[in-house]
Amino acid sequence: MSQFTWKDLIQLNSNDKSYLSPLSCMAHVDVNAFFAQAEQIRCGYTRDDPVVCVQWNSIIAVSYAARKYGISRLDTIGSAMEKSGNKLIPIHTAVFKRGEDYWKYHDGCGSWNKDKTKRIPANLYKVSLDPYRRESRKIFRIFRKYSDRVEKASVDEVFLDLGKLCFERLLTENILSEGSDNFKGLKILREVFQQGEYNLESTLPLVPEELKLLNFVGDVYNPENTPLIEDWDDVIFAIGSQIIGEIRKDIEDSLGFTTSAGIARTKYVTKLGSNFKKPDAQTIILNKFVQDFLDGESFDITSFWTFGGKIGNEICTILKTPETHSIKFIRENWPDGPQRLHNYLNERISELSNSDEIHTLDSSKTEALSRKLYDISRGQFLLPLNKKPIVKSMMSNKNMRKDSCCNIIHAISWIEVFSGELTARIKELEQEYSKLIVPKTVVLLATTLKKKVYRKSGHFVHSHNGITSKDFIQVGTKLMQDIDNEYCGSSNSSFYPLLNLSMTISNFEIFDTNKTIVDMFGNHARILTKTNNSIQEVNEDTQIESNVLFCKSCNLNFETNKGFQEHKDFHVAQKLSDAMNGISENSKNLTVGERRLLLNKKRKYPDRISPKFNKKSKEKGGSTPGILSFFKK
DNA sequence: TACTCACAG
DNA sequence: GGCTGTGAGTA
Repeated sequence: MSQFTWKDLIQLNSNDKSYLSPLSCMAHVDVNAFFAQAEQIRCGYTRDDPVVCVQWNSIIAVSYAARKYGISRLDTIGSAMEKSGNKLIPIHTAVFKRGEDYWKYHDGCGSWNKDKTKRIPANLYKVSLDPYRRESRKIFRIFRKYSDRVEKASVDEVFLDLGKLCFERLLTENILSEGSDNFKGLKILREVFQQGEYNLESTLPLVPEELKLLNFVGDVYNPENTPLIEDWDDVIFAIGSQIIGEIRKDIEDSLGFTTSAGIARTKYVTKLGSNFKKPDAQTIILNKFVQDFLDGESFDITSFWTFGGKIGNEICTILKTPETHSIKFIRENWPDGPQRLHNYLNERISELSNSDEIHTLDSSKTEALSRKLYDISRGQFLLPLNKKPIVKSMMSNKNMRKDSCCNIIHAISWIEVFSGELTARIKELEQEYSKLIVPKTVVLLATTLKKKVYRKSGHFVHSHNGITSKDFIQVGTKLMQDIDNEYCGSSNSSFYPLLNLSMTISNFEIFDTNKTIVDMFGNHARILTKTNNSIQEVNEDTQIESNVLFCKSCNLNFETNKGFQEHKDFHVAQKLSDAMNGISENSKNLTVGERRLLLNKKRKYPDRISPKFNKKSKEKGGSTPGILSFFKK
């Protein structure tokens, strides 16, 4: 007798319930040393070349060829070069230059180079991960060719729910050579299914002999050498392993990446499986061997997803797990359901409540936690694929070296970089999904030694072609000016240098580009003006413009918005000018982009040139004549 | 909503 | 360890 019913089998075909079936089959696929492989492929090296991916002085990904020298991600590039006898091939990530809105590779340059002229200085550049996101999308598209039951778990990992695919293959496709006499058994199963002559609650027939000869692709975890295929779950897993084998081969043939995969009933176990043998391998963990796998390999509690940090450590403290902290301990000590475990967790937490050992766990979390631990230790914690929205937020961020951002010009130059990066990323997503993607909010966060300052924009105004880099620069600059005004205002306090500057966009509105976009926005605009929310937004915006037509530092009132705006521009120009003078002593601090930025400022206001004012500012002497002259006080 | 913490890769 | 991203929790 099979242990499975028709219902179990048919549930595999359901999009949202398949993961609950005892026959369910999931997979996790991980690209090996992703960034390093991406660089190896881009630069035309082979898998045997010891490529590492570098960011400033650190290694952020080590190819398997380079691991043979004992190099790990924690090595600095210098020590790694030594370990490898200079055989290492370090490739730096692409970078943006301050003041430029596009990234570039500077192959042949890198921090490992003793010759300083060939360095990529971290104070003037920002790492771009865009190339990896691109490759990631190419890889993801291949998965999608096979199935829409794919979850992108990170830039280099996916989960697949293979239920539907396995179901289809088992019941309709050629998984065996038709010639064989024994094909009969499978045929009967298919006929019964097609005629609907089954009872959902009744058990499936025994697995026909010929199906037991199905090949697994990859390594089946099987320490005791038991027969592999006995019941239908084994058959499903064999088919699943074939599918994953095909997809991985496709990825390798068309893009050149090697991957590792795990195939099992639950997401948690697939993740352990893909990590089990690397690189370029796949491991199948059959249901009947799950316990052997978890126990025999004595997985640490902290090696399970979400338990990798403080929570995992606190669990170990609370449960007083022995040395190895193996998950087996939980299964053996709480054999009869999560209730006792729940009680014990609560007892121990109150015992330890006054100690300094527990910070993140408390009794509000123990019920869910006990169930999770109980199930995880048995390899039966079921999780569905996680449907992720296209985007939630996007951040462009730069940690500053001491001289990376010491005035508003620098800040705006970084905002140019951020704007370019964010725009490019949005455009790629738009192309991929054939949508128009528009963020509603922009947040600028500046961090100094003493404080963190946020500024958030109101609603975005955008053309029907979507967002442009200029839009972000405009908003970002405005927010930055605002920050600068408040913290660096009239008194020249020591707000700069910034330790960090970041721009985050969020609150996306996503429009279908199938419909005529103009119509969409026509409607949208009307809706916006009607709702309460948007009226507030509009007011908020106009308040920024018109509420206070008064300049505190000059003690001047303005009658028109326009006039006030121009006056504010004057103050910014003053800042820019001052900043430039500060820099001019050491003019190499200014990048080409920054000079261009200043020139652009000029071009933007050609109608404001006032010879009189120009002269005056020159007379004041010292300061750069250019900028100030284009603004009215 | 603003902000912090925790976690992951 | 540097860089992105998400989700939970807090006030």
